[in-house]
Amino acid sequence: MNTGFNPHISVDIVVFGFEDNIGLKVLLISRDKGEDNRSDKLKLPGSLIIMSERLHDSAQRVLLELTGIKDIYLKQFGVFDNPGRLKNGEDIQWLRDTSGTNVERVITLAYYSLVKLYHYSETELSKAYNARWYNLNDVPELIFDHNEILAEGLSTLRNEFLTEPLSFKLLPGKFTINQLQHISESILGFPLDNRNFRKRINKLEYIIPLNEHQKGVSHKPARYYIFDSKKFEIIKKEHTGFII
Amino acid sequence: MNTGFNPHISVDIVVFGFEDNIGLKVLLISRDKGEDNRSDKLKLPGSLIIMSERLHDSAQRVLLELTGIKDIYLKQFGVFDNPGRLKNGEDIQWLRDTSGTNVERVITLAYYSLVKLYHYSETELSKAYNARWYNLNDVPELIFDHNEILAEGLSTLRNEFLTEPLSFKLLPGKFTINQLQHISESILGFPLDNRNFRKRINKLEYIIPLNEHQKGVSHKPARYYIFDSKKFEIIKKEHTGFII
DNA sequence: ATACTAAACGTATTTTTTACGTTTAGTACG
DNA sequence: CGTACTAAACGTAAAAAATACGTTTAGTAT
Repeated sequence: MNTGFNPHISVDIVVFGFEDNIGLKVLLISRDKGEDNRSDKLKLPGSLIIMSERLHDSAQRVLLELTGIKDIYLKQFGVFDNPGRLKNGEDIQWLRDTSGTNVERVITLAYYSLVKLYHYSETELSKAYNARWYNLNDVPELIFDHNEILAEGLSTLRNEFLTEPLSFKLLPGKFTINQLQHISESILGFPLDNRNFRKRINKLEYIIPLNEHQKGVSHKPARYYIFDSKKFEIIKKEHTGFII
Repeated sequence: MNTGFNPHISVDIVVFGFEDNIGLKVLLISRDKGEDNRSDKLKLPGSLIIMSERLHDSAQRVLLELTGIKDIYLKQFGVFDNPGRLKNGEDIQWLRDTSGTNVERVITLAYYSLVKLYHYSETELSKAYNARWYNLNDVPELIFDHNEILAEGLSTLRNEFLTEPLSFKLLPGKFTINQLQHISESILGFPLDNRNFRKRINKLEYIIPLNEHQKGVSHKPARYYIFDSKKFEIIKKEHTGFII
């Protein structure tokens, strides 16, 4: 069994987090190790896969190494296979150097990931690669086709958000209805009516109100809710949508 | 530029067709060339990619070579990467022999495809590989993990069918409302009320009634309709669904 | 005690979805 | 030529879901 890198296949991960009152954030790392090398080009977390490694494991490995993030939601959403995608000569040379592999053409399997951002404050993220959270509007030019991958990841997130209960992967276990609304708004990109939103949520049997409220806030304290994933799965099986 | 096969990456395609009064069919080929070698194992159309080839092009190439099918709808839906997926020793040997490549681990990019079946009657399909349409219920054991790929392709089709106008890729340009309903039913797997179905369809501005009817049928002749894809795209942009 | 803040709530209207049975336009055949 | 047959075409009432919209409440701060 060969344990070197596979010179043809990589994974890249678009890691999303959500910060209340700010919105969606994405995790980027510096291409090069080094203390404050902030002039370095930025990239998505990713790596060539190891020869016998599964793609999902490879993505987990990368996230663990580069960010300490473990056991998180990962969804494969695309393949980027343009033979010219490693265009920039300098970028290619970097990849050859860091992988120790004579890379020519690499296809990458793209994943997106949702994490509870408050678990991974910057101080805990790997200093070695200057992993940092960026607002979606503040993302600079990235190496290779990583801007494109990020854009498609966002677009996939927006689509899958419409049919999958993804909010809860970004929120703490206990959350308020307004937090849920803010996530929905920032992913969808338009505002929602609060009264109707509450009604909608209250009808969902898998979002369960607790007898527990915010403390120490200088306004009426909000009730906390939890998401019951088992109930969701059961209910999901009973329904079948139909559009065309 | 290397034009040999990439020993790590392949494509496989689940080609669906629809036959009225029968249902969905899938295109399978014999593993080995040869006249009536019907005892051969069956497989999905697929191939290792050529070194510098794009995945989509590779899928098109395979379909053209094996079936004469050209310029069709192809949607990438998954990656199959289990290092043990080429389990059977005999199957691996076959792959090594036919590709002339010392294959060890291959990940495959899976596509599904929708074709107007009546365009590709069996006589036109490549005899060399015994390409044949199979009812979904009659699919035998296939090589490698191709049964699994087929199952996931079907599941993807069912999901995407709910939000994309896929029926029209399986139907002739001019179709009747009942044909449309039959496709819907056979993909969804449950019956629909004809009156409500008609109402629903008649409300869709991108499904356009013609002043043209069936001829020579021994019952009230049905009106033909066409799908206006441009109108569909315009209307799609104006709407945004929202579920959770 | 008063001011401030975000949370929580209800009703009327419109739109969409569902359930359900009869008539119609043609061909086949005696 | 008329009767039988077949699938196509159609409409209405009831139920459910989605929308629009303004006021009261529970706490903290001063």
